Amino acid sequence: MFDRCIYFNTTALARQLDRVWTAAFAPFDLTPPQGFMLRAVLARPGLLQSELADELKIARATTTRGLDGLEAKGLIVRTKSSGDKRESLITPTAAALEIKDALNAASAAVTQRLSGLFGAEVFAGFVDQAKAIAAKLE
Amino acid sequence: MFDRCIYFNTTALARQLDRVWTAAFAPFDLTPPQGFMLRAVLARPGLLQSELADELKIARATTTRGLDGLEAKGLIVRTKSSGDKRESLITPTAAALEIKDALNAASAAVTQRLSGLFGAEVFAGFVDQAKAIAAKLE
DNA sequence: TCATAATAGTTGCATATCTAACCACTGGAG
DNA sequence: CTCCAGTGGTTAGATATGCAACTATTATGA
Repeated sequence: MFDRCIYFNTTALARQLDRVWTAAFAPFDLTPPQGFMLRAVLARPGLLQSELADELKIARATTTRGLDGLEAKGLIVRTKSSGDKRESLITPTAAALEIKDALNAASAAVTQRLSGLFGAEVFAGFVDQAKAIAAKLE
Repeated sequence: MFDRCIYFNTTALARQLDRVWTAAFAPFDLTPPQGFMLRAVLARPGLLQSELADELKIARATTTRGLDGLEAKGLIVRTKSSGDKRESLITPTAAALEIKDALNAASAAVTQRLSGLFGAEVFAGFVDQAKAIAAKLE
């Protein structure tokens, strides 16, 4: 019915991809948003919370809640910046470091599988276009 | 950081598109999911609730909640099927019919604008690919 | 015919997301 | 130095979404 609508088809695809990554991250007891947030923290320990929000392209408020969840699971810690007392530095805990490689591998495996399913070129082209369109909308 | 990830880039794009359609539907006091649900009901009055869920590619439970909202706004009515008493037929109210054309036009205008922004071919190609990828994931 | 399986819709619970409003702190402009 | 604007983070309130479990109804099959 909304065959030609970018909104409809993109959000529908996003929901389906969410299911795929939900399965991939289930062994770690992490939802996709939690998994990606943790991966970002693991990739760049010591990030400011606002930088994390930028990196993940989510609102600052959403970052607060996401980190609350990871903190409750003992996967990250917030440290008040010694300089600017408003800022929080986010660092992964030992428990997070332990699953780092497996988590990244799980995500890479899904990417690999989908890339094969659609054809590597089509897959990469689609992702590039999604990025390009998002950039133009900013 | 997740430059090559279809999950990350698709969900991020979906959030941005949500903002665009939020603005487009704001004059009607409808959110994007509400607007699309109403458009589906307007396009095919008398649809069963489960058919509506399929059409919109959302869970039945989500359809229930969405229709609750539209019903509260006086835009749709549920009628128990005379045959199978489990079923509900969804029909738009007169108030909904009044905004039908303007609502469709508002969405078409956004589509038009974005299509121009990215180039009509790129735009259509992207939407087709999103649909094709979603179909393969089913 | 009657027990059981399947289906339509709802409800409960959990998560993610946003905007707006707020607090605490920082940094300039007078 | 002081006030005021800006910034980092949090909180409040709203919406959307899913899965799982439930109710009511219908269909099947022994």
